[in-house]
Amino acid sequence: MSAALPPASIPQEPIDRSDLRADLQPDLLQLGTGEDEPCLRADAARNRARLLEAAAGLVAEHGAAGLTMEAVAAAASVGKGTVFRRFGDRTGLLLALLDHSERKFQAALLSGPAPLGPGAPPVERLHAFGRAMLRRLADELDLQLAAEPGAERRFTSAPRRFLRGHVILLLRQAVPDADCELLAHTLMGYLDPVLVHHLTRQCRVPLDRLEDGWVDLVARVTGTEPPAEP
Amino acid sequence: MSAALPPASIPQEPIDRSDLRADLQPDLLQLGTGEDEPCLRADAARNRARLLEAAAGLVAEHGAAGLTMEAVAAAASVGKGTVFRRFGDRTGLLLALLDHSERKFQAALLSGPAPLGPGAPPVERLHAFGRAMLRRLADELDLQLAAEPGAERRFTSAPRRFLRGHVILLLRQAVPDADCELLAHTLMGYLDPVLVHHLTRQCRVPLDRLEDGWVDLVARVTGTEPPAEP
DNA sequence: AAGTTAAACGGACCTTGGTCCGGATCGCTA
DNA sequence: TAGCGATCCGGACCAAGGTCCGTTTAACTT
Repeated sequence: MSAALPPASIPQEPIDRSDLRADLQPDLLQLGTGEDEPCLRADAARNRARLLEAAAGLVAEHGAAGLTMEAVAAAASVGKGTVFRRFGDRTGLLLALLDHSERKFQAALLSGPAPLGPGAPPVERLHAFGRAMLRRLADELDLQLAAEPGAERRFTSAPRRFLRGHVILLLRQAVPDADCELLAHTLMGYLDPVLVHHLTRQCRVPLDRLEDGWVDLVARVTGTEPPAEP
Repeated sequence: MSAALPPASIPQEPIDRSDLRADLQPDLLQLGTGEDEPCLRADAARNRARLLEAAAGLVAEHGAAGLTMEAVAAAASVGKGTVFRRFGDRTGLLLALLDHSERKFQAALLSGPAPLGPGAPPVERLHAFGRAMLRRLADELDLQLAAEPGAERRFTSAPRRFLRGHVILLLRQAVPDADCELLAHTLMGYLDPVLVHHLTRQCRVPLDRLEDGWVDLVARVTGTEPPAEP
């Protein structure tokens, strides 16, 4: 159905991790690292835990949007520099806060039950993926929004790269002769937390409509018939 | 080809313009306002011009990314408060800098020659639209990037709304029984300056491939055959 | 021409993310 | 347990966007 584009893969800009604490990009694909820190000095690990706890508390209290780094530092009885050394920047801290949910979701994709996990046909998995993403975004929306990286890292943060990679894999199976990298960017754009926030919160679009929109989009992009609606 | 979704339009969040200078959102669709300011006091108009000139100079010198509001104020021999009163915020200033190009593009869409302007079938106009957008982004990329609004306004700035509205109109003609608002968001996502920057600058994807990707995407979304490649 | 008022001005001030480096700590080794 | 180097800590410091409010001035009225 499409022009036979060479599915040459897009060279991912080599992220220079030289100046980042291992902590910040636990693993490019977050696989294998059973737990967090491989080796942190005792005091560092203790402070890290206290910071996360303090941050979680402040988020629960004032909302993720109102979280300031100084407040976190103060609440953890720690210097501001410590927060930044550990998490790099504000986004890094928020990302760490989301890490648990993130890993759970990734696990569901990699080894959970079909159709989200392996075992179902790729198009079906795409449908399930989008629906799951939308629902997950609907919860956590505040946090996801606050964790939105600045323009530079919007497409290079570890979680985003993983999710995009997942979509690329499924698309390669579903539409082998398309430019799956670009198509994946398009699909992921639909699942952008900022867009979902805009539509659901500012425009009052019900989540159901977003899910239907996703299913329809996947059907169009893959050239398949949309599944019958229940 | 798609489930018959009710094309109920998405209620655009009523932008409260109460606290914004008319200047900032010259017109929701930027139609009709022959020139800029309807009524600015003489000194205000003079300062506005000086600020834009100064800003343009600084951008040419240090790049759009390095533009600071204080520098602009100083270069125009004006107080910092004046810059903010006139343009609202940094983004507003950058947007004003892009205003000329923006209007030209809008004019081309509304009354220029086909297929960009009216007269061609909608799918063909969509193809032309994306290609033109991509090329325009490729120039101006620095400015477009610097003018990227914060997360809140990413989908509500006047230029974006106009362009999205244009796409919605074309989609309504091309695929009347689809959820065109959501589809338009998807298509516009492909034309996001930040994405284009990521792909072209960070991943070294050639512009041609992006254009091919757009054409293919439009074909898939509208369920049409991709046009023959020259 | 003087008076009046709404608008514009300017720069001090605040906030917050992010940096820096001298000093304190940890954990290892002898 | 004393010594030592690598690691970590902390808070002063910086930059830059954005706000505030007392003062100035353009433009209209009489």
